[in-house]
Amino acid sequence: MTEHSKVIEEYLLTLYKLNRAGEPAKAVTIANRLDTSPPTVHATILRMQRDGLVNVTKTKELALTKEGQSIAEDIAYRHNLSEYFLCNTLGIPWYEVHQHAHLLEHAMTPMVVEKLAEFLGKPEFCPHGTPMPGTELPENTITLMEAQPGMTVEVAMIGEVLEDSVDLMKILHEHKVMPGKQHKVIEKTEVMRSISLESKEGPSSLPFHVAEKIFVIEIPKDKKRSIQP
Amino acid sequence: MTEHSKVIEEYLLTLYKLNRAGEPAKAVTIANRLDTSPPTVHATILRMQRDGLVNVTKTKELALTKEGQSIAEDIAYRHNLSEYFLCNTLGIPWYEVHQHAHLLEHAMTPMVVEKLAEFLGKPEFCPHGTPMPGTELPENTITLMEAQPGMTVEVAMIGEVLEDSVDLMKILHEHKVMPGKQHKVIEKTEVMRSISLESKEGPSSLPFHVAEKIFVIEIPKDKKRSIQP
DNA sequence: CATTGCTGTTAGTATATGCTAATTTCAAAC
DNA sequence: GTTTGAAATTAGCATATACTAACAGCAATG
Repeated sequence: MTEHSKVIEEYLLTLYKLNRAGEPAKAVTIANRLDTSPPTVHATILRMQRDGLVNVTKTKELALTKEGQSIAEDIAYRHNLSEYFLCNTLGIPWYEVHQHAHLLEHAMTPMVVEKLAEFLGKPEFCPHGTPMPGTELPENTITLMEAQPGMTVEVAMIGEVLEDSVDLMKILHEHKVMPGKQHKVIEKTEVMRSISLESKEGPSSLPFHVAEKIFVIEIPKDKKRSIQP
Repeated sequence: MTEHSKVIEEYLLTLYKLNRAGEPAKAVTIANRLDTSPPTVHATILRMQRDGLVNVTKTKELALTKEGQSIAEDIAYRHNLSEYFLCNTLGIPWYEVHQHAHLLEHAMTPMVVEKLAEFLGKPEFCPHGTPMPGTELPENTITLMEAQPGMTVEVAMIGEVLEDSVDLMKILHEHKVMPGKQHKVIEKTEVMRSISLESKEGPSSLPFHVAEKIFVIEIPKDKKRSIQP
């Protein structure tokens, strides 16, 4: 498990996140996510193959090797741990920790990771609700898209793709669409391609493509707001 | 004040430390400190000149420009702040924080620096006693080499060059040669080229080349161990 | 003054990372 | 089945960072 460059770590983490989101891991996707030209991605993936980090299937899907997976989990852990620290210890707003953690995740030695985890009490979720590698979201988690009008749901996780846009995150924050908060689903409008919600803080409306990336848990009527008023 | 690569940041920090230690800043010195070949250093310095970070004098001395100095101070601050955090918050031994901070120093956004400094209470010295840029050691600080037999001294700072050797640092730790600790100077032996000390923890002996890099403050007889028993 | 030796510099390479432009490949759509 | 369009790939290039080998410059030393 040699040390890898920042660039390689980025690619590994991207592949890991695509896997977890159930999205096909192709070279183009990486190119889009990392805002890099396809030829550059191509060349980099060749090096990663050479170094035993990924395999390319006949259908051009990128699959992490055992080693690649292991390193990717490590990076994801460092990322989530950093976010937790920045948010809960330093008090940086949850909607902007991602960008700062993005740098830190590549600069932590194993000892720092260990000691930081201890200091933070071994958290299992980052401030966006993303579980640390090895931890899972509850079984009954659905996306906001799947929630039906009338349901009251508690936000469990803001999908990682959304974290890249601070502007969007800030809006979610303003409407309190954040882990632990409850919202009632009012309606899903096909025409507007958006879902309207209602919470203590007021109404809000989220476009489908955002709702698809927000994970929630249905709260039975009788338990509404018992935990997070 | 554009962002610079890790390599450039390393060079800037090295020049900054050489300046502060009063040592001549030549290309060879960087080559030795960073364990890099002279041609590589040469090429890198050309780029730094091109980018307005250093000037080269007729005597081949490297001088930081205003901008270079400013960035270097920033890096030094991030380094020292990281060390303080790793030592005082995470509990990583003071003698090995340097290597971990070495990575972190290049991965902190201004916001992280600001929030971390607040969280730590704006410390003015790192665990090795190095003052943050803008802070100075007391006027009456001398090197252990300059201390005379019979004097009782309190360690103020372990010179940064020494930090690179964890083995050496560990020995200093075992003999409690660390900031805040008092030692009595027993003798300076020219033949052995070493200085012998005596403290509560027992006797120790330091070679001249190490003693030169340890900064201390003389403690008047009547104040001995009044602060740090 | 000539030699020695450190320092700096040039030449020649190599690798990782990035780009644009052009071409190939292949599956999906007509 | 041929066309079409996205994805992959190749070609050609640029920059930062590294190296070794060879050479130049200059100061200290004999």
